[in-house]
Amino acid sequence: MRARPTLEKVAARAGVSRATASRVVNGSTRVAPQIREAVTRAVEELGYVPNQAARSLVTQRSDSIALVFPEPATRVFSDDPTFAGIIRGVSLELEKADKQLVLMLTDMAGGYQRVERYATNGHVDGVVIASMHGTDPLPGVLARHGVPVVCSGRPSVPSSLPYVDMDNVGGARRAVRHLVERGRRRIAAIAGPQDMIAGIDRLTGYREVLHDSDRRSIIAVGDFTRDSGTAAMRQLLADDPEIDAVFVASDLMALGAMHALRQAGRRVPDDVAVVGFDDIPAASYTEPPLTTVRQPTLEMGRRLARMVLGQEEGTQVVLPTELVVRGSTTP
Amino acid sequence: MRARPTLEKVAARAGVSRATASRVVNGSTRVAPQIREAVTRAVEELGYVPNQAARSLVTQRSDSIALVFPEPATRVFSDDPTFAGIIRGVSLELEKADKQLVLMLTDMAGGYQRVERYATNGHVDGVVIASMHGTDPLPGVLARHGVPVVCSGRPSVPSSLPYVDMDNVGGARRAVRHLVERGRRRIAAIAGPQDMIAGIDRLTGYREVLHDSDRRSIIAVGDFTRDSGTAAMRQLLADDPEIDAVFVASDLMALGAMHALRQAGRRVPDDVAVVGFDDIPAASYTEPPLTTVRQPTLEMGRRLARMVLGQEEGTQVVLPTELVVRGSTTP
DNA sequence: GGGGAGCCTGAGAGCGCTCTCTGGAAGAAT
DNA sequence: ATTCTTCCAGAGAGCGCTCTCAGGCTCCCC
Repeated sequence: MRARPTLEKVAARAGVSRATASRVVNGSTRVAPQIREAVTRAVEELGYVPNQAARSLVTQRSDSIALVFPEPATRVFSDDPTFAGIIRGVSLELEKADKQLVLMLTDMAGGYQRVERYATNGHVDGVVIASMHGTDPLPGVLARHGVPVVCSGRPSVPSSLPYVDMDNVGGARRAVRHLVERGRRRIAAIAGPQDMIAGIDRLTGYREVLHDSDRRSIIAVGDFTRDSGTAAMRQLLADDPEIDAVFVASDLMALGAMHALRQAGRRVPDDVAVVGFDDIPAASYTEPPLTTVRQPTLEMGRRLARMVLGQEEGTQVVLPTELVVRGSTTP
Repeated sequence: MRARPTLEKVAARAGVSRATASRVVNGSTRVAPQIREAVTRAVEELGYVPNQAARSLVTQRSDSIALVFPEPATRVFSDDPTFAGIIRGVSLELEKADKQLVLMLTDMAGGYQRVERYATNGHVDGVVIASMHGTDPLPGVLARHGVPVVCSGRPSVPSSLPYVDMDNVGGARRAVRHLVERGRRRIAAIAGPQDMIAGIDRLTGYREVLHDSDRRSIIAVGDFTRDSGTAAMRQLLADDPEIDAVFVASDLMALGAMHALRQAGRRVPDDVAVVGFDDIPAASYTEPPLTTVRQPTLEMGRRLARMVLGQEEGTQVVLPTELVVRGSTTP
């Protein structure tokens, strides 16, 4: 492990001052060509890489961005590819901008203060919050401290904070409209938690289409887990045995619902059609494969990153979702 | 956005020198109690948090650890909870040590140089590599530069590099022995890629048990994806219709295999028993639920972190795996 | 009572870098 | 020829912190 060369060394080798070497390294145009070249050569010969700490100290920038996942979210990490997509998207975009990605998985309790302190003290140039709960106080706190913040998901209370959201309402509408178009009469819904914007919006989409098509809504609420989907489906069947379709606000719950249907002796899609939401990998492995709504998670990550870097125009972005039709709604 | 207080401010408020304030902040014991308390109070009143850049500049430490995922791995990110577990484990342990987690998703091409430069230039105090390929050159390069490195998974070429591995051989043996104990006679295997240590070891375990129980092995090779599992199962059935059990080197492939079995009209477990490996969430959702081998991914992450921080004794750790018996092997 | 020994505290030197400010050279304008 | 402008390089201050070193104090022992 040889000692790392400093800018001083580079300057000496190139026969210029440290200031000039710095100018070249940072790409200033106001340097004579031959001097620029001499410095560039010295940099390469010495294998010089700027010391980030020293640079941060004077520029007050850290060249890194925090990506914050509330702990509850990380628990479903493994089940939910949304997060993986976001991480990849953010990573891709940060890499392009030569920024570092600092990942913070926090519990709501102590972790939040840690994030807050860390972020408000200039350790990062911005924060991307992958919070699914719209009432999260963290974004507001950070914004008040002047830290650039972007949220994934629209806050449930209207605010001026920048966010990137999926078109949950639109996706739900398309899904339910699909069921209507397939000739289903009695379309139930298994909703997600109503304290999450995704849960609320998806239910809204369902309600709107049902209202437009003069159908009565029949709803059970789950918490996005598979088991809650099973329970909700059982309840729906008990409430109304005539159900011939169900819109489920998450694929995981949809898997549970299909399980309940199978146990109840209903065939999918013949007796009951099922639509999910998320397009998790498992959705294409079920029998029959699950019709669902795909979300552009990678794109979401990219936009989040670009917004927090200030490269994006708008501050409130809604990305389109897409219906993926599979066997659970078509014979 | 108020200006952040500096150590100087804290010292002034506490009526001591900057050096003493620093000592208190860094927990030196050689400070008089009342002075310590005065400084502590000043720190709290001012909401002081040390400037990491300034600290790094003089200590030559960064207090952050890089977690590197080769890009191919991140593609299966969403399917494979192994990575989620590792991330969580690493995060947990780093948080405890007050270190930051810098996540780097890299492609083999340009990304590697980026990681190498970044890590060899003191930006991080250590690197955890979640590489699944044992022949990865990165660990060796970093180690040669004096950067602490730990790999997840044993390198396929023997080396002195520290690693944390799962007991793949042991897990496979237990799985296959379970099939033997259930009275299965003709036990096939769907192996993973033979350029990955996990693929190799799991096959080894299968071979050992089959050899010990005087059975003939019958093997097809997949690439850990679901589709490859389907294809492999079809081939196995074609090769030997008498198969009454199959050990599959990954759950994803096992899902594919079960799909193929169903299509071929074989009942699981009555006609053919199936054991997978990994215990992904979907494994408990199949019908019947999949018997599989669980890996302590969270623990793996923790150990990786502690090893790279130098908190761990051993340098080559193998964690135990556990057979989870479900319906795919028992009626 | 004098001299060590021991323990705290403060002064100050940098860590490596950026950035302002100054100076000097060269070219343009008078 | 003189002054003004323009442009580029260097000097130097400091970002906020840690850590060595030295000084001063107290306490103990002879």
